[in-house]
Amino acid sequence: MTVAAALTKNQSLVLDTLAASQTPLSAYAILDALRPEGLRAPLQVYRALEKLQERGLVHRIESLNAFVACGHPHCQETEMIAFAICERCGAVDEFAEEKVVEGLSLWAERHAFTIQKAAIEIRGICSDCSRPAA
Amino acid sequence: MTVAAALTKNQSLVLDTLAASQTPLSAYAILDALRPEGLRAPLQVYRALEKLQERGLVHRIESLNAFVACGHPHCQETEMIAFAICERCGAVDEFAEEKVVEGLSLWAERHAFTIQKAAIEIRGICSDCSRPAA
DNA sequence: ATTGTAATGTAATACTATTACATATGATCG
DNA sequence: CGATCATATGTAATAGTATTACATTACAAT
Repeated sequence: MTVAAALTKNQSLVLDTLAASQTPLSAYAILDALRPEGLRAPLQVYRALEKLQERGLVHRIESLNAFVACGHPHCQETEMIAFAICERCGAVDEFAEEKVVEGLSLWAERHAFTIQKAAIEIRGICSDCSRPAA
Repeated sequence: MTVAAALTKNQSLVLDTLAASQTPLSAYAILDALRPEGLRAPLQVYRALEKLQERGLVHRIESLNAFVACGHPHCQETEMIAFAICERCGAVDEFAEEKVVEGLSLWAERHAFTIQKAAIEIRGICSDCSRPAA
């Protein structure tokens, strides 16, 4: 019975940086944020991101070339997570919608396509940003 | 009553290049393919791609940073198109699955999120590539 | 102690996209 | 016709994103 290995120093730094951000961060934005902590090269960030993604602790937003800390604890299990990205404030909302998953799975089944992973990203204006100013 | 303007020279070159390809092409791959025709700078390709995307003649695959010619004639109307990308052969299959659209629309409605566009991309192994060799 | 594996550090380079500025082309209208 | 306006083009420079290659370190398991 093995326990998930602890995060390494760089992995923790990167995850903490993402978790503290209200919006997705690019790898280079993360790097800049962590220069004071001693990080110097893009690869240090990319490597940490890769491990964090493997664990489901971080997601990549394909349409932004950026990364977010996972909001939910269950992302190790559930694949096919979707993201709603606000064009105005940059906030990202992560969600799993059964119907979407079913629809994609159905198509895949019918076409004998084996799904390995998915990127489902909707972009638009979030509720906060479309509300009339207070 | 206006008729859609004809494609310009660069737009035609780019669209033809994409249409002739079995797989998505990066902007720079397109550029390289079109150097013999006189194209020299990335911007020439990016500008053509932009116009072609506006018309729904070309789609961008976010998870590949690459572009494909639209397979269907109806893409001007339908938003929320999905792509199945084979990791083995690189082929891209474009489809619209009602259930997926419904699922995303539903979530958006419930969360007062106004969808402007979507990127729906599944990656895996296509039927051709998972079939036992002939 | 040694060996094997994962993580790290660093430099260089490759790949993707945009900004800024100059020029040309073509339609429209006085 | 010539002035004007919008669109398309050409070119250079630069910004932003990601990977390859190689050297080193840390540490667990024999």
